[in-house]
Amino acid sequence: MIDRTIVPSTDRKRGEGVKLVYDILRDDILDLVLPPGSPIDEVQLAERLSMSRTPIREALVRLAGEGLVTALPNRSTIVSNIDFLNLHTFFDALTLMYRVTTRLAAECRTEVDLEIIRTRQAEFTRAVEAHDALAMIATNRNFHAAIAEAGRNPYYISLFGRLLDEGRRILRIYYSSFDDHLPRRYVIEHEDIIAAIDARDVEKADQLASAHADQIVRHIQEMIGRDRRQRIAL
Amino acid sequence: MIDRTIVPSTDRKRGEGVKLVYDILRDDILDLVLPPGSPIDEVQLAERLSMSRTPIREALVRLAGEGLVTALPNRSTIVSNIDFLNLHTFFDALTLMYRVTTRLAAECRTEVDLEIIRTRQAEFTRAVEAHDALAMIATNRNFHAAIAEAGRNPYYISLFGRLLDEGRRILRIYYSSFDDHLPRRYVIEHEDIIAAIDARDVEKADQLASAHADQIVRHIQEMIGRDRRQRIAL
DNA sequence: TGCATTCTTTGTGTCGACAAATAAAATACA
DNA sequence: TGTATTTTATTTGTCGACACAAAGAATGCA
Repeated sequence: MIDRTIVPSTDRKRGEGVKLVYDILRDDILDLVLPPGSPIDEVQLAERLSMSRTPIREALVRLAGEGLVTALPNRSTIVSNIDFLNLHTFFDALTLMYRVTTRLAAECRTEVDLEIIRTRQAEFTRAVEAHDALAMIATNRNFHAAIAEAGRNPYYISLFGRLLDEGRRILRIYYSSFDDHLPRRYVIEHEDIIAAIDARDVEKADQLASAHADQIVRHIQEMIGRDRRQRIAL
Repeated sequence: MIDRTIVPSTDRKRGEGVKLVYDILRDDILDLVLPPGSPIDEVQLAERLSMSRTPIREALVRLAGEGLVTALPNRSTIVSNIDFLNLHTFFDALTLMYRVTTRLAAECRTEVDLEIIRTRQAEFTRAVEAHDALAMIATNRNFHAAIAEAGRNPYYISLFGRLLDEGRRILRIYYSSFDDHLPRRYVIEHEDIIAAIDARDVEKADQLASAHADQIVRHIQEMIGRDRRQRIAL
């Protein structure tokens, strides 16, 4: 395993310890450096980061709240499994959040929002051109998160964030199978979505987000299973 | 303040302490026994429940993850405020979750699910007949949570639960203004929703849930402000 | 009297240590 | 030899204590 979590220098400011552990664990979980089912040893982590178990436990509790780890009582907490049997619930929720957040963005976006969204899209495009699958996954996530932010509904932002994270884990499993033409299609679809948001065309934004979601879901399902999403006629 | 959190007997089983604190705080927050902005003193709580600060901190971290409390760095954590300025985001998400969960319930419900839903509805009816506003708020929440459970989408269940909790706090503020005819209307609307779920009529369930949500939102807005929800044409 | 500075108080953030619980290893028994 | 029981080991859950940070009180100075 890549040991990019070497003991960082001592003397940390009060309150930064938790965030440090949280960020490290979160990244390792989402990048599958810590694959689902991996046990997380508190003492070991504490030693590696040269801190006590208290801040580590707090980070673990927070991660458990987001569903990224599962705490087994009196036994080591493990990285949460990906529930492949119920992936349709994930696809269903993801599609709905794609649509709702894009709609809201078309409704409320400011010029500043648009600028941020375009920046994220530029980063995504760069990752596609560089054929960097991992960067593509991460920048794609940030692009849609930025759209959600423009929609300004904290409930959707939070759920969508969780779903995008889970998607990052799932995509990470199949990142090697990313071929060229699909990502390029995504770039174009992103541009269309931006245009609809810019034009404040809510229905068009909805329709594009819906198609984009279908695209992604189909993409993932090509690699795994059958589409069992709820079909909502809009 | 009502001191219903008197020191419960000592010798607790290992691991039950956190759940105890969590449940007490959660209930007190949702019932507004602890109003928004109330500081939560860890030491004081620890003494009252005769336990150390560690399990209390864990409970607070979990509550913070759900947005029920806000942790101010190096200062006492406080009960989260209700964002009245952005209530429309709450109404928007609540309406969407009403619809989506009811749709899914109509699609996937088993006989056991229906039985549980009917039990919750009976409890709600009883609360209405007893003119017990607090019980009405709680049982109404449980009724809709049961429908979400029948839909079996963990993402919706979790977001909806959060929204219903927040709704419980908001309703609690105005519980004195609950008159007789509105709750009775709710009872009937609930019965209709159950019938649609029973008949597996997805579109009907959606339509009824939508109307029910509108009803509740209007009800709350009569007491506060103007409806600014996103209007999604279905 | 008004403002800046120092001191005190209050309460969190972190630590090291102990005890309970579970899993694994070792032992006893049929 | 296979199963049940005891022992050991590992790892969590909880505790009490200390140190740091911020808010408020007290003091000094103009």
